[in-house]
Amino acid sequence: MARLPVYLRALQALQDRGTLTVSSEALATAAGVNSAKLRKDLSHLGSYGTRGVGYEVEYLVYQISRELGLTQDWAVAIIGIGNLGRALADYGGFGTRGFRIAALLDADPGMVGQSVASLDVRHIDSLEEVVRSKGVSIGVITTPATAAQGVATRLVEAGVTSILNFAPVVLNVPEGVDVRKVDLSIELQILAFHAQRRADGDGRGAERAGLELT
Amino acid sequence: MARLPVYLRALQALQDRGTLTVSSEALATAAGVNSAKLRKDLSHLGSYGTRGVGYEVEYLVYQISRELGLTQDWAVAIIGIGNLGRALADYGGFGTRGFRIAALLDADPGMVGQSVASLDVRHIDSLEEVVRSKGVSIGVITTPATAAQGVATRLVEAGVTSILNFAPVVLNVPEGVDVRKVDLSIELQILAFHAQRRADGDGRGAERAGLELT
DNA sequence: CCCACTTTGTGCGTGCTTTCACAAGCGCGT
DNA sequence: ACGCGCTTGTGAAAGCACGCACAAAGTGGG
Repeated sequence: MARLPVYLRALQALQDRGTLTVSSEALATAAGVNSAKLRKDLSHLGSYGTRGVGYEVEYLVYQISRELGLTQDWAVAIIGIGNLGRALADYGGFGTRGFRIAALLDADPGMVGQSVASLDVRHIDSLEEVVRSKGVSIGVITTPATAAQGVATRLVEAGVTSILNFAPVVLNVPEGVDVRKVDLSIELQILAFHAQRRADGDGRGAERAGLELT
Repeated sequence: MARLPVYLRALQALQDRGTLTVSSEALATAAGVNSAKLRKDLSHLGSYGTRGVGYEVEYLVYQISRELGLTQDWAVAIIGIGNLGRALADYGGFGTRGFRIAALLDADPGMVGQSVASLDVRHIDSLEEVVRSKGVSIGVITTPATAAQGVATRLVEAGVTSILNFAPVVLNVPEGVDVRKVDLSIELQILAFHAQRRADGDGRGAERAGLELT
């Protein structure tokens, strides 16, 4: 489930605060979901709480980490060291959660050799070699839209089956390859859409429904 | 619907290529969805295509832009000018789509006054004044997790009802305020989860099911 | 004018997700 | 030992999204 990471983060926050057990109700509030849904999610992954008490925080953290595969560490390559790529490379939040930035790649020769977040930027031509030698299993694409599909294809051919795509294009990949997309302007557009709906509802609803009279 | 922006982008790509009409089948492929779903989405927003021909690209672009509220322009404030905030400020893709970065705010006095993407960074204390004077309607939070809730509350009190949150916390906001969350490590965790499931299925499935024999 | 072909719009079945509601289980105080 | 209050786990209902498949509607050629 896509909600497990959210639960995990909420649990880790509780753990930092020294909480030992938590009820589904409290955890659900912290994670922003319905408590029945949370219980079903947890029961579905086989974890057990204790009736009348709740869930043991530490045990649950371990179980979810295990289910998510965070007990192993994943080598991540970032392709496209522009502003966004650099921001991701510098972001410290990955290392603590089982992810290790293993390589930075870029097509610009002027970029190659520079050091970003204590890693040398290497040329995109060495993608296949880097993936092999560093054991990269997740590729993060932060290139311009035009380059993204080419990079994705090369990643897949090099054996990478998990891709996180920040470029604003729909990637075409063979079955069995998992692509997740993060698109900043799409998020803004969805916000604008809802904001407009709210504005329309607040007094101009008739206009949208075609019922304006005056 | 959350898919309209994807359709819009695909349509704009077609428009750039000079295409005049497009069938639901072709557009659906470009957008990576089922053609029936696309037709239902479009019919649901009232747009009309022509049977036997398809949809007129230009008309559809206009209709979707209108539905998404992109015919007006939205003033966006970015709060937290770290690596990510700077990357977003520098990213040019917003202006062309109805969004205008109107203000940059940060709590660090050393940051205030610096110029990023030809905008002066202002101190967070002037948030309320900036929101008012610039007519900010969307707030983007790229602060550390600890500061995010405080910023969100202040944004809401200043009248902002749309928030895009990059900080890894669940924001608590009053009803009527729309929060969207983008969390990079959650995306990676979901990828890792699926990657592990794939790996387990490929030959070690029995282990997970508790059926290991040897 | 008519017919064959193309493409939209949508009714309907299916399966998943969410939520309610409650029985079963656990701890604690007496 | 017993009962009361709290919390989990889950059956069942409701709601929703997806996709098939087909009728309706338009185009173009003969």
